[in-house]
Amino acid sequence: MQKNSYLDYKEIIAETVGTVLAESGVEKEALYALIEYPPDEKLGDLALPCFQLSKVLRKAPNLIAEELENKIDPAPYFEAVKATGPYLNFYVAPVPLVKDVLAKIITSGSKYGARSVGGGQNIVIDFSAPNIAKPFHVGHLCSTVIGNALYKIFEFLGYNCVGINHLGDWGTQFGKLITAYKKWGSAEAVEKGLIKELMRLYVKFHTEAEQDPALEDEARAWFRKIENGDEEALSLWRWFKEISLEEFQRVYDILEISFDSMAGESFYNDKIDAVVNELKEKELLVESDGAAIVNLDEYGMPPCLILKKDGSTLYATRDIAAALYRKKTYQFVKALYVTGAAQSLHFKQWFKVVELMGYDWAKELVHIPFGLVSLKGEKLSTRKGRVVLLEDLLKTAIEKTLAIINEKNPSLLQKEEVAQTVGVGAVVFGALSVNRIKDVTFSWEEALSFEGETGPYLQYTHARACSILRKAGYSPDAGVTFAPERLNEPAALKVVKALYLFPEKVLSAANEFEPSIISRYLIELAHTFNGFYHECQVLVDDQDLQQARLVLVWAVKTILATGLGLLGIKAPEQM
RNA sequence: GCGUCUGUAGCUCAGCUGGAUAGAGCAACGGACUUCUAAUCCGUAGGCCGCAGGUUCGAAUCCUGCCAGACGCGCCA
Repeated sequence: MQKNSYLDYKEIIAETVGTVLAESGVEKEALYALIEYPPDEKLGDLALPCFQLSKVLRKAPNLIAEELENKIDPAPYFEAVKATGPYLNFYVAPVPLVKDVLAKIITSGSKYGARSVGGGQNIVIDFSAPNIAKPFHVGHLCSTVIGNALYKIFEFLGYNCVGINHLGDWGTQFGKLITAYKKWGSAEAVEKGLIKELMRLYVKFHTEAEQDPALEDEARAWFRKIENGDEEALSLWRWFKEISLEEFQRVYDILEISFDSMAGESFYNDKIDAVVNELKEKELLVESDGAAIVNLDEYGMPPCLILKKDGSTLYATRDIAAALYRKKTYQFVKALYVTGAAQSLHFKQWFKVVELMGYDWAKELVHIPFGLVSLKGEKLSTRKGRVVLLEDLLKTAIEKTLAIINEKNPSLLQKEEVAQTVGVGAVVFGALSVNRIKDVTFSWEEALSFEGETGPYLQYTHARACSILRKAGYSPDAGVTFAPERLNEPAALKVVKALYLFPEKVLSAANEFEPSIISRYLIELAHTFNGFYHECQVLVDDQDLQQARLVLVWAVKTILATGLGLLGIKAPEQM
């Protein structure tokens, strides 16, 4: 059982019930895992189903529940313990709950929910990884924001994260691009059109190549030149890369996402031979149709391709080289790869190869897959020019937000800044609000929706809370003491119970590599708070009541900001 | 053909390490702004949880089969 510094009712219940049942050999850990939250508040706040205990205790579950009800003293954490059929229901005593949770949030501030379980160990997170010379489109959004959120979440839990942008800056596509540039491009056009011009050339290459397959050979020849260090080819490659990076950087600046390393694929060029040699030495390489492979029949997988017929490398080779390099450089306890679910087999294969090489840290490699983004049911395709640029989406979202502000809150100061925060927040939250694995069909309408379960909803709730605090001139330094018993309305208690869940939700989000757990939680928290907001006036004459409510509002504001922060979203004070 | 993932309200999704009466948002309809920001809140309506078996005291959740969709399966990444 993980002891932590946060109030943990499951632990309290496991402890007390465990003590009662000590002689029957029921483990406290097992009890902890059984405890659940009842579906209806009438059934209490926590419940212990006794079905499974009945096997060990050789007694009917409802009898067990009854006996436990009689043997357990609910005080001080519960006001009642009641057997309801086969369930033992626990009713939380409000005052200790309110006091403990709010006091802890006040004293920890933005650190509430944080832990030190990571112990400063390194976690490498490989995310975003757009391809050079291709536009940064909505398909890259998931990897970018999921990776960023996991980065923040693990840092929050005491790990030291290393964010790596494994740029797609090597490969045959550069040969294609140079071919197209030579035939249909010019320096002026590229200087002027930048990545959009590169994209035009790339698309043109593919349409022309359908008629004239010889172009493909030309492209391969140009890529070979890059690999052989031909100066003209290399300088074009560097130029294209520079242009792309500048464009990517603009998007990262808008998203306020940064990386600790921009080592892309080309970075590993000089590290691949050693890997191939090692695979040979360990007798893992087998020749097959002229290519060098690692056979994985035994593990029910197709073989992992290491070298092509012509001796050149493939992306599995590169990934293995990168993993070895990262292990040596960062001593990670986990390496996360945030890429599309389509690559699941690829990762399974080369993870296995690393294991077969004798590295036990292969088990620390984790693929974090996410679903496919499509456009009107059709795949995104750079080649066909069917994409939505991320920058366009973000800019549209910001413009729309500005229009809403001008309509609803025209006197707001720093409109542009707020519009940016909210517009970007809407897009980012949209990508983080559903389970990673779900495929999504991009729709402008949905991406630009600001009502209901959206980022702006959370930001709006936060801004409202800030507004109350501002009017009251409240800050926690002004007074941390408050009367917990005054927060006795159901609406207020619901909010406190929602706040209580935050640390637990952050932990699950990390364990499951699933930021959407935090997204959904924040929606729930905001919803309970908005209910409270409508029902209970905070600024009232009764000073004790007002003080208690202000503490609650401050706590909600803090958790909303912290939670949004973990998702990589900012929370404006006004909007 | 083989493999992986997905299938829950009209739409988008929670719930899936088995537990009590399957929950939200959007859209629809009806209500709440002289009161801390209505980007809000409250209410109504909406369900063979893809289908069929099985395991179990108990299945949306686990197992098997089938159906539908997405993705993957050696020289792209």
